[in-house]
Amino acid sequence: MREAILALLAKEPAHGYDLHARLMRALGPAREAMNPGQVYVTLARLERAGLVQPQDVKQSGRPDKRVYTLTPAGSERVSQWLSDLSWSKVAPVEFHLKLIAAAQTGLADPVSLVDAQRLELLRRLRELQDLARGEDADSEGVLLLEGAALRLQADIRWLETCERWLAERMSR
Amino acid sequence: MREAILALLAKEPAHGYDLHARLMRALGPAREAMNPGQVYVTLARLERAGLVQPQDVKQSGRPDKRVYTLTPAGSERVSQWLSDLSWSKVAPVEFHLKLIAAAQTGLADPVSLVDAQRLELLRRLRELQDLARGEDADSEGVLLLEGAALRLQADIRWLETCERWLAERMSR
DNA sequence: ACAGCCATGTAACTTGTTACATGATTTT
DNA sequence: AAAATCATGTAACAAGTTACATGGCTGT
Repeated sequence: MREAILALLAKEPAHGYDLHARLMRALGPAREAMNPGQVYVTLARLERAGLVQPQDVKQSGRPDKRVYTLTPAGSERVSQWLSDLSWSKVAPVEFHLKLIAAAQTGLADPVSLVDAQRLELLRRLRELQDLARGEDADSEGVLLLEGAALRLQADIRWLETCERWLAERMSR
Repeated sequence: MREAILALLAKEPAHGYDLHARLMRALGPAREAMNPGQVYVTLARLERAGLVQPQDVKQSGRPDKRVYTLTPAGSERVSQWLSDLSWSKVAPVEFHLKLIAAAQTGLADPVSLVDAQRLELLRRLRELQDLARGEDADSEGVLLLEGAALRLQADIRWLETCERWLAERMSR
């Protein structure tokens, strides 16, 4: 969120309402319910950190708005962010823990667990593909959707690995 | 973290130090630096939430320990967690935002961005494969490593999609 | 008159994260 | 005598999340 807002402000100064709308667009159909309040929370925190500066702008015919601009420190932060090669953790840790817990406690059947999860991921994949069909073929949204779809496919293949792993483990 | 600890306690009661050690093992080589302090923070919060119950155990020859057991509410929570099919967000949102920011602001060259990132992900993939070679072939760790590797490969393929997308966009 | 968009926020809570503090016992 | 292992925590801050509150203007 922090970075997303700084990135949008790097293009041009903007106020909260506008940022919220643009974020929804930038995240395309992948946007999970975004609470508008959070934009303002984040802006206030960025201001406290000295990365953005607000300026009240009077408007006639509509409510006044508060336009935020990047400070030099803010621009610096954006540049750093762009050159940062870190990549969010990619291991499917949570399901892995579930699988182990199920196998060790008997609270659930691990095979059914994998099975149910695979059906769910296949459902999501279809959902993504439907969304993609509804998008402008060359909007930014499609690119992100493609990234999500590739990951989902990888996860589905991994679930098949999990199944093989369980089968082998049971046969011993 | 919350769920991970509950899951471990579902197998058997344990104290913080032990949970920390087991977590490191369960996460295998994918464990990022885990601060032991966090286990205790989380346990205290779980206790406040009524999901676990501590009991002090005296030991001779070593420090006393505080053994935590799941309460009925805690067991219930674990069962819910196991049957929950949610899957953490899979879209590579952050890089997508970077790409857009770079393309729109000129603060960085988007093509170099993609290129540098791909090299980095390839490096990580090799790293994972090295780790896998060092693991017991049928330990749980290998399974998780495989999941991480599959996702990384998906991301690398996505970066190639990004490159094609940029190329097309520039030719217009 | 009322729905819907424009516009902004706050209070309260949950999590994650880190740095630091403490001390006993066992092995070298 | 020192280092490693066993064992537990706190204080403080950063960040995400949500529910709620406010109000003006525009079009029907």
